[in-house]
Amino acid sequence: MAAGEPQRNTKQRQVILEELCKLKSHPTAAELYQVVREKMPRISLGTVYRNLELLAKNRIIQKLDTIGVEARFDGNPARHNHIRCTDCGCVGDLHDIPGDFLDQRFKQANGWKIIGCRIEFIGICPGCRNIRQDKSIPEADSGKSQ
Amino acid sequence: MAAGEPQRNTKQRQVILEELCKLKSHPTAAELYQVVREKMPRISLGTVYRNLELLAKNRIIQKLDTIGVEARFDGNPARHNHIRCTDCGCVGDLHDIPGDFLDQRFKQANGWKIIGCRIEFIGICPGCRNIRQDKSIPEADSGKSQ
DNA sequence: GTGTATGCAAAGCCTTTGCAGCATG
DNA sequence: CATGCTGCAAAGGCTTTGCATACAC
Repeated sequence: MAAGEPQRNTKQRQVILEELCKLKSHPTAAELYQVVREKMPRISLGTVYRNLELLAKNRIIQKLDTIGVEARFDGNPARHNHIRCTDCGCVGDLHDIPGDFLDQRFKQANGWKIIGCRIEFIGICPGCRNIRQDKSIPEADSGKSQ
Repeated sequence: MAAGEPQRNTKQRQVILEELCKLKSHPTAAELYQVVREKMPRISLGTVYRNLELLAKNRIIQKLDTIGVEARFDGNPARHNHIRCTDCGCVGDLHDIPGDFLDQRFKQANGWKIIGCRIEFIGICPGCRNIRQDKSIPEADSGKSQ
């Protein structure tokens, strides 16, 4: 298959894309597999991986391969930033980052040609904030992740 | 072993830390294992993993677990940003990011409590820039990674 | 009908872990 | 000399891949 445009409009590919776009949770391949199986019980995990990879190559979806250990996928191919919860590991969106936050003086650094950047914010999601509040755990720093 | 301070100063731990600090390449565990084996042929990969994990927990080194697929390690525990080459996958340092680049209005977003962020710059390293120049490949966008 | 995509299962990686023996403090 | 650490090897978890079959075009 390699790169290139998707060749055929298979039912599997449709359902995978459809369910991914419906989800707001930036699921892992395995999570999406579970959801897709409800509509298509005989689909295989390998097919999910193959299609996610292909869709990402064609910029129809986005592969968040630098956030966390398992790859996560986003139905929105537009470049936006993400925030990961240090407590539960879930991933949220952050759209309103100013386009010029990256100062021009970093466009060139140590001989590298900078062509872009991705920010991973680290924080605590609303759900886990509630849990912490219930248990009176401070929010300052979870101690996890670097 | 869990977290906690390192308990004993083993030869293995010394050599692992020493070689990691010598390297500027942010090696993966396997790469560091190769280097360490030259000084200590009978060391096992498991020991390298265990020590890297322990040293990272004690903030003596830094685990770059969000950059790329394999975890990479940095002998410098100070928080600084990294840049990954889209061509060869190598990782470099970026120290001079302004501390206040993160605008205050992002400190709270959608109910999340933001406690930090890590930036992964994407670019082309000096070596690969030369290769591209030799082959007359433009630097605009490699097409890889998102 | 042709060739891509699928389902299934096995294999590939990276990483973690169990265990018995070793060596540090 | 007690026990944390090591080496070894096996297992775990995620992802990729080989192969025969099915299906989109």
